[in-house]
Amino acid sequence: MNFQQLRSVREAARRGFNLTEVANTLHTSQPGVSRQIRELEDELGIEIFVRAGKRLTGLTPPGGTVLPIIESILQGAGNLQRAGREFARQDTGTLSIAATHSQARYALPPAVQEFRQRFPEVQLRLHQGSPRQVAEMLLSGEADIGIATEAIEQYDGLVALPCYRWTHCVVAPAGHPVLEGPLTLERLAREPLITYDHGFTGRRRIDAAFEDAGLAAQVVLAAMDADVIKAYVELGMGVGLVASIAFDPERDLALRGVDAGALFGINVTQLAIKRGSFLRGYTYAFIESFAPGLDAQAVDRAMADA
Amino acid sequence: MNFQQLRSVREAARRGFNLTEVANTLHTSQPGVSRQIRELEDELGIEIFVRAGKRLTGLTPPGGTVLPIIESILQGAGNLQRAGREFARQDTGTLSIAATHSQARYALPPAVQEFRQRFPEVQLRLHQGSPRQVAEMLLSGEADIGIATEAIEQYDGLVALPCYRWTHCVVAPAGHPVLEGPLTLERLAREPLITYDHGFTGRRRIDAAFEDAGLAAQVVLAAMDADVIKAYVELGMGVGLVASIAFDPERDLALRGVDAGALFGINVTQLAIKRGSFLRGYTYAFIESFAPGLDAQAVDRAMADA
DNA sequence: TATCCTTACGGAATTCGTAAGCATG
DNA sequence: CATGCTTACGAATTCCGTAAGGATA
Repeated sequence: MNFQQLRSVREAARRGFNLTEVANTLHTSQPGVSRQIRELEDELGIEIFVRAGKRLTGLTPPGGTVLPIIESILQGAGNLQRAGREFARQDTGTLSIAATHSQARYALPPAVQEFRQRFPEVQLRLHQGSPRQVAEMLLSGEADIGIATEAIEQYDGLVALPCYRWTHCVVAPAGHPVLEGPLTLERLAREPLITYDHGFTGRRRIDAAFEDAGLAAQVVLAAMDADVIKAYVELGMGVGLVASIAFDPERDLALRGVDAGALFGINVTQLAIKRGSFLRGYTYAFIESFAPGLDAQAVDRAMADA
Repeated sequence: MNFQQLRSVREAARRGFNLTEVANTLHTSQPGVSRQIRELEDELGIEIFVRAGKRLTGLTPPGGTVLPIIESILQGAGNLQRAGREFARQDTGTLSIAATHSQARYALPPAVQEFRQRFPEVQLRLHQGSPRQVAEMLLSGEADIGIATEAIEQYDGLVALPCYRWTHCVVAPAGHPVLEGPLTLERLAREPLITYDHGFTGRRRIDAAFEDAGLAAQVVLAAMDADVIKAYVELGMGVGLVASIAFDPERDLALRGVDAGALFGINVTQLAIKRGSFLRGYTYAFIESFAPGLDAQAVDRAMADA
């Protein structure tokens, strides 16, 4: 048993059982991969993959139980190397953050700036994606830290840490009638609305609020980020619902915003890491800077109790 | 990075940093081990071991953080092979049980007998030891299942499952005065007592009971197992306190027993496994047979929530 | 027929054990 | 001076990539 065999199996499962592709990602030859997998299967005495003729098409039942074990071993190997680097070169390395648009655009910049100043030798990578993509990037090891409001708590393999609370706000062009008089769900239901897509930035809460009130909101445009929403609100297409952090009176001069926390409730942005990861010292530092309530100890504790 | 390197490091830490000894247990040459360790240290860029001149004497701080990671990787490797065997040859393999004397002698026999009948192809190994030794054998992977009443819940790396409850009983030669009249702590404190050693079979509860009552018991002989205790009780050295399961009226003809659960409380025998172990099908079967209240699902659940 | 996996083969790199060297208690 | 780790070296093994073969959509 060796690590190359395990990597081959894991990558084969990830890349849809295409060994040619696996060979490319592992920077080796395709027959090599084929052999690695066969050798491991021989040693374990089981077939991991279903073969239709000469093609791999899926996991066998033994393969299904064995694959998570393989992934945990390889996670350990990754942890080992990270731990090595931690001691060898304290303040150099890479920090890979996956975040949704809202977070990347509005919440992260201060923490990122502070981090770059404090750890100039650490290469910072920021990946943007949907909440699900953020979660997948964590699980695959592509990202060290994930930040999102949605979806992230549902993954067993991740540890979610609450960072900060935020509310939505209603934005409309200056002088728009919705800005006058009390803000209610009934009032909003009469306007064409522009807000986030399903699965993004608290859209769930917005839908739930209208549904609970027995109202049908008319969402005329669903976008993945606040900048798009604000642009169409400026064009007069409707009233916008965005995260409060995304509205800046000094920048969005043509718009006016009204907090709508009372209508749509409070959202909690989560910072997530993969369970069982070894975290670099600077990773803890970033977490502390982004979510001042969290410290290394709190992170470790959250990771410890599954 | 390869498994032989990791094994060398783990074994070096276990065997008191004596590489010659490590080489023997790993069935390889001593220079080989030396090289494996150096190579891993080079690759990780850290020193794992403290070297006094040419001798290894301890773990460095990096070594301290790296060693648990290495152990988790190797546990994964063990799980992988066990999973392989599980599918390759369903009902063959080895089941290694570590138990204290009380358990091995009085509680295990029926389950062992049933197991041997049902899985004749599985080689059963029974190791006897103190509760701490039982725990250590589980942690080191020498044993798959551990059974004891004491100590086992205190290990973080183990999952303890309550199996059954039992009480102590007082044993004395037939006709002994302690057998007449009500049984109280005061009465017992007036007798020379023979019972278990510290750390064995509920001795803690016995001490606690006397202490809570403000009494000083005279333990004239502390043994590690009930057979020794009973032998000296038969010789008239004193009154015995043993686990009820260890007293059999049909076999111990010269003795009489009186339950003392009211005096010393109820003990719970724990079955323990190492956290994160892959368990063979027959291992689950043994657990179910030994503790009919437990099934595979219950075991998995207990292991899942840390 | 194009894609994709397996088998075959030969050169290169790695691995490992023996023997010798050296430091320490 | 006995124990224990390191270095040196050569043989054996293993590893891996190229090239050819065969099966499937």
